[in-house]
Amino acid sequence: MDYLEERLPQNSAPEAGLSGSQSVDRALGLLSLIGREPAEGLPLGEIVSGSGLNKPTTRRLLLALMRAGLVEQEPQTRRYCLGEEAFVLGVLAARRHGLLEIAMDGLRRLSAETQDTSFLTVRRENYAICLHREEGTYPVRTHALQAGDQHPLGVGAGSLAMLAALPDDDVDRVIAANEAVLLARYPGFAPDALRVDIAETRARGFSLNPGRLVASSWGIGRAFRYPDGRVAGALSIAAIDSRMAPSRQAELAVPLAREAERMEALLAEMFVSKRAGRPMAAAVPRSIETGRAAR
Amino acid sequence: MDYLEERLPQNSAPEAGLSGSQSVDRALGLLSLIGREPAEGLPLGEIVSGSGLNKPTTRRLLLALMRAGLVEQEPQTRRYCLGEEAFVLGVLAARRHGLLEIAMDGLRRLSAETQDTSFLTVRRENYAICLHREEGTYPVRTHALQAGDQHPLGVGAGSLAMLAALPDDDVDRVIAANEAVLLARYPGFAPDALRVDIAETRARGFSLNPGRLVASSWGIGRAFRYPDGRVAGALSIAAIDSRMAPSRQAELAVPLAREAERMEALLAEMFVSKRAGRPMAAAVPRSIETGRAAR
DNA sequence: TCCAGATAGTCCATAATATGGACCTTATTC
DNA sequence: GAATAAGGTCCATATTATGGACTATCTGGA
Repeated sequence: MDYLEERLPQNSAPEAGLSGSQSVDRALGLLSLIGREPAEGLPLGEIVSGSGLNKPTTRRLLLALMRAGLVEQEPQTRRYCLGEEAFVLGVLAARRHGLLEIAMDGLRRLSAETQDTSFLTVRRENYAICLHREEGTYPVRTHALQAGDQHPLGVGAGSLAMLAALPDDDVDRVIAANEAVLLARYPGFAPDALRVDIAETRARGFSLNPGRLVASSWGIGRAFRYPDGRVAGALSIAAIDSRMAPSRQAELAVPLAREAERMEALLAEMFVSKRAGRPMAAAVPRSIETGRAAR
Repeated sequence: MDYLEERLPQNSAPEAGLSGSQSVDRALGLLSLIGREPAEGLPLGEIVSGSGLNKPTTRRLLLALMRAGLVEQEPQTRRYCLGEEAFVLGVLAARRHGLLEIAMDGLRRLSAETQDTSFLTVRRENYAICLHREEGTYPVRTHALQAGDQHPLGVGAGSLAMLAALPDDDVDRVIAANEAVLLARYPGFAPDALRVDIAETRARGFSLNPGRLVASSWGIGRAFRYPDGRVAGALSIAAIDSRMAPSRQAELAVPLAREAERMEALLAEMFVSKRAGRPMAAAVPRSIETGRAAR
């Protein structure tokens, strides 16, 4: 199937406009595609079918990405994966987009206080990406979620918290976009089930994943927002089911809420110190088969 | 001045080969250029002159980068800076290139033991980039170096340690490439002075920056290598001059060497677990002004 | 309030670039 | 060792990216 279409769907303005940089758009699409398999990398064939491009074009663009160090090709397996330069760029970008740095203290406090593992998750289109996993001290730990892992919005505690924090029409759009993937690869997360989860999350004040992704691995999550109201990310805590009885959920929700509010305060501070207007350029929709945003 | 030429010089194989992806190469060159000003971002004009491209082309490529989220334009100042997506990509790439993650424990130990601030630095072409700064507890701290800061190889303790760890012909090449910048912007780091520093570093076993970048801010550094011998990065410790008398330098050098060796052991482990051949694709030279120059 | 200068951003005919069908090469399987 | 499959490359062609010339917007000075 067509990975990229799956996750960067929208041809909202189909022919709308030629970007004027087809090849760059395509190359960056490949980069994003490769980023989806951070651990293993992807073989050429999968990149070809995943992108919808043909082999020579794909290869040529990959060579360009490799020249820039953003992609590397594992000599043995010939798989393509993110390069060192991508990592360094990320460190540089962290100066402005240092959610992780801002969140680290909070995650440490959460894990220290609760002994369980805590997570920072952000939204990326219709998916949630785990940016950091802060280990707890309790000897039995769940390893259902690692830094770099990606799941559709709604799958997992932090991910669900973010989805529930979106306005209803966004929720509908996201679920519709993910419907195929959810049904095919996430049993237990059918669209209808997600809608129930969202309602419960909103009523309860925090999200709950009762071991639906990995049995016995439960989690609770809470989203936090930028000063302008956009969802910025989510904090979550995971533990084995025996440590997640309803009473403990309520207990854990307190420090979780505290840290989420703290994040919002820190973000507000960041922006106050900088300007008055909109905090960040709004995300521009993108697709590998570009048609620049209508308008 | 022509920034990119300064730092991505080489037309080692001048006409050698048309890349077949001029625009992608150019776009990624812009990305790298913007990465050099992680804090402020760059105005269009500087990107134009810095890249050697013309305005419409630059702008078109920037739009493509913005569509992908790798670059954002600050609405107020209209400056272009690295986008959120660059940050996220970095986190994803950290799975494979997680020098930082590997180094964190060591940095914490160093700062805890010495009470001074410690750093992880990596090489990027002819420059050194500080990836992390781990604060010490001692109340007087130097803030000469922050995560994301970049200086020519040889400028600063970690940076000098890496330069001194290179084979002589690489040293020559790097110093030649940086000569103009060094003379223009780094008084006290003239090529000849650097060569003396390198000799001393090699003799001593660790590098020393006696407050040459920022007065009273001294540092010592030590490089570490990949299993195949390539320089991977450097660890360093910085403090005010009064805490860097020769006797204390020797004292600090011990844990510094220990942690550097530990890094090499960890890197060796990473590769053993993966394959037998070359550890990573060799960096491919790149330049923004592709082929066509002549004429 | 208006103008000068500077910087940001856009248009569009043209030339150069990226495209992709066909082909070659290297591993893996039976 | 022939067959299959995947990785990789060539090159004439048409599509795409280019950049000179133009317009819009902002800044500060009188």
